[in-house]
Amino acid sequence: MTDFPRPILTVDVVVLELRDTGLWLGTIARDSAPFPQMPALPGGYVHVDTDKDTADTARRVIKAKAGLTDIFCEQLGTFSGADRDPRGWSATVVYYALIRGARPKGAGLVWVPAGNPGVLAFDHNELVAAALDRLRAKGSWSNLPAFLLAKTFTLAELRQTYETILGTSLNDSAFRRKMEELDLIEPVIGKKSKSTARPAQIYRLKQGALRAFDRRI
Amino acid sequence: MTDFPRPILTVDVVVLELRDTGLWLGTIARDSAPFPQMPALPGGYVHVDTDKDTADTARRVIKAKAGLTDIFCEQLGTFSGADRDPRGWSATVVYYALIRGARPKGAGLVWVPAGNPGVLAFDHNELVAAALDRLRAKGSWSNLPAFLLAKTFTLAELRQTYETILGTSLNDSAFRRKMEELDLIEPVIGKKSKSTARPAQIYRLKQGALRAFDRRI
DNA sequence: AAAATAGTGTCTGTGAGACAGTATCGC
DNA sequence: GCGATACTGTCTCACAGACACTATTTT
Repeated sequence: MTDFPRPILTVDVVVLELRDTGLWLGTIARDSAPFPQMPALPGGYVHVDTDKDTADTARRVIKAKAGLTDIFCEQLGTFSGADRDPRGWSATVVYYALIRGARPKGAGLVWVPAGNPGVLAFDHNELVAAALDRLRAKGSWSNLPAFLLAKTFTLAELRQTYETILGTSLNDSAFRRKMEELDLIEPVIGKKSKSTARPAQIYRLKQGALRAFDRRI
Repeated sequence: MTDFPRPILTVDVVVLELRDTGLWLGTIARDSAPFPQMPALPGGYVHVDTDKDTADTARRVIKAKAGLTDIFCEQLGTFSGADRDPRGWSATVVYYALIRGARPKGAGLVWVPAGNPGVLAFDHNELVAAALDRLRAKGSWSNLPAFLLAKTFTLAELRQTYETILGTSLNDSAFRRKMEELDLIEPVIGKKSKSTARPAQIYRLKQGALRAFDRRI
């Protein structure tokens, strides 16, 4: 059973938040070796006595290090190898989390631009790049971008979020037609945005869960 | 560093092969506890002294248990928890592998229908279901189905493979147009299939790698 | 009224599906 | 020639992009 030395198993979380200035990444300065003082992804060891699974570990880490609960959090993949951690052969199960709306004040994270986060500890730059790739891919065939917005939003906000993630501009009327057809969102009756011009209808996701769009080859 | 007890870390591989009768799954009978004699996915512990990473572990396992090398193998995800292995809190990094063409004779795998594999050890039924989901999803926006065929194939074979994976029928002329447009395959000049009717042009993938198709929202 | 943003109507080009028609093989 | 499968041409319909137009607010 335990004939083999067990590798280190950790969980790391790529925490992403959308602002007017693009996607931002939540980092935390390491307080001990290896890579002391360097910014790193929030993460930690699995606590086998309290964590139900690695998703549970990810949620615990996000709550402990950023004070955040009830956010979108999905497994990205596992990165492993002899060299990625100087302490020895290690594997880290990576999750990515999306922050809805404004980030909480006083949270213990240092925010850096996700596309240009500077040098991070371990192989964490690679993990962030993989998370952004996943986000872009999934943005084009799911309602994932909606999880970067508050629970309610206008169609313009939703379209701008898709545009930020996909890196392209989308035709407004085609986007409205598509959203209508996909049956993903519903208007919050009577609710309108306040703005300097005509107020916009406010919408919310019909289902809280991530939903993929059908694709044909 | 090692303040926390390390969970068990294993690698399991969902080996899939396409035949006329659909997708088949390669299993292996367990020779020891837990779940002795039960069919299970080929898998094993990470060997930290020889495995470069978990993908390396997966390749080693496939070679050792099925005698197969140089096949498509991609990470599916990591499944973890206190209850999935009676020996204790464990995590398994799951890969799925696609066998090209006819399976090797004498390989040490027992083949069962992938969609109805019977009861497998551990949570392996769940892992297989997740792999089939991934296959279906990825089949609709990548050249993944081609990796279930031999290196060379006819357009009809390729279309039938897509149809098997997607569970739908595809329009023949639209499929040809699409393949032409996607620039994924190239004819092997002068090579024709032999059949009872008009021979078909033989094709191969232009690039050996998995390629995703562009998709707009 | 002007400016600004929200939302609608409609034209058009592209591409997928359908399917008839043509090509090339074995018998 | 006939049957069978491979491949091509073309019609049509659906849908995405473009964009003009209308609607509703603030100043």
